[in-house]
Amino acid sequence: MTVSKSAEKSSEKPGEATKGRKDAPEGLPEALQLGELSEQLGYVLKRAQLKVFENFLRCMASLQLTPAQFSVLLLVEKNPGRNQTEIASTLGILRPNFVAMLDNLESRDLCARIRSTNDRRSHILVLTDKGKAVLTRAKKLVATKHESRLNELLGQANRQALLDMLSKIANEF
Amino acid sequence: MTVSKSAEKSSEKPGEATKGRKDAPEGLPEALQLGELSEQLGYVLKRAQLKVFENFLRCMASLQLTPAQFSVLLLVEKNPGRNQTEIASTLGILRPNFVAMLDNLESRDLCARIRSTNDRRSHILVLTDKGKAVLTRAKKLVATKHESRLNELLGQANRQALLDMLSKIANEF
DNA sequence: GATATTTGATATGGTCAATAACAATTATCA
DNA sequence: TGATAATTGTTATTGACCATATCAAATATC
Repeated sequence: MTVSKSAEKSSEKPGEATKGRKDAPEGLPEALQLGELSEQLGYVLKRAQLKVFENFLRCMASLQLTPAQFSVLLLVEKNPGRNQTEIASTLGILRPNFVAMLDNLESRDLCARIRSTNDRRSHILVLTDKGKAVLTRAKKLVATKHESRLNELLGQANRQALLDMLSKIANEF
Repeated sequence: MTVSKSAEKSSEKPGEATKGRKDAPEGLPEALQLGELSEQLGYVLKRAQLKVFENFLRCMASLQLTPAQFSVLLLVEKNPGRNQTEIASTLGILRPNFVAMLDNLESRDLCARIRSTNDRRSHILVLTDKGKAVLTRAKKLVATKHESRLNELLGQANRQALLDMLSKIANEF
């Protein structure tokens, strides 16, 4: 479906290349017709997702947390004592790609790897005190500046209906 | 929020590293708690989007069309006579990245670049006969195998409500 | 007519997803 | 018990996208 994250700085000047096409009143910047595209689930889903992530990043700018990093912190907090493989696979992250991500979070002292005494192959993941504090602030920012916009936009009831439908798609499609 | 397209081949064996934690009945593969994650808009949105794209690719396997390619064909069909910049920017694709994409579609004889006589800088985009035929088949596949699953899953009314909410997010968030 | 802008294109760098392979450790089981 | 298989974290590497700078040709502007 295509939809990139570009900042859309383009100065919106269509129409020249087809001057006079279909006897247009001349000078009117004819907008493209999306047509069936606006009814395509994937297209609309992708555009919405990009907008949401974009907004998330803005809201979290002060904490420098990406959606992925936020999800890791949330999951580690909710499931203390789990190892890298468990956390990663739950989030759909492949183990190799999770390494650099953890390196980042650990270097910022947000979480820590602890060698398990039960299985010395694995690293138990825990949040540091700073990690807990940052996550607390992050949750507030998300609730206040991010998720709140959904309620403004859709209303509480519709917001929940949307999340339920998306979950259903994510789990059963 | 993280969520990759991995095939999820992992054999689901958590629990060992925290044997005996919280007096578990021993041997039960304790699943991780998603917690607040399942209420995060971005997380659910991303997971749903990945599932939908995945399904789209399966449905279009016989035509070898990606979501992005399908959206280009749809838009070119609906807006014949537009140039690369117009089509690309409408889809949120940056012009440099659109070149290779068009090279691909053109090499498969699905669309063609035509030098505009009005403005010899620009390339007018049109679907070839083969492109039109392929798009027609693609639409049928999408309607039959892809979008239809949404109705099965949500019902017609909810499906439309979902699309409306996603469009609203995409446009107003 | 000189200068600026636009269009398609190339080159390039960054991020993210995916696979293969490896050492250390643990599990399996003959 | 001991040989073999499997698992964990890791590295290396590849490919798909996204983004920026830059360029030549063509056009617009003044």
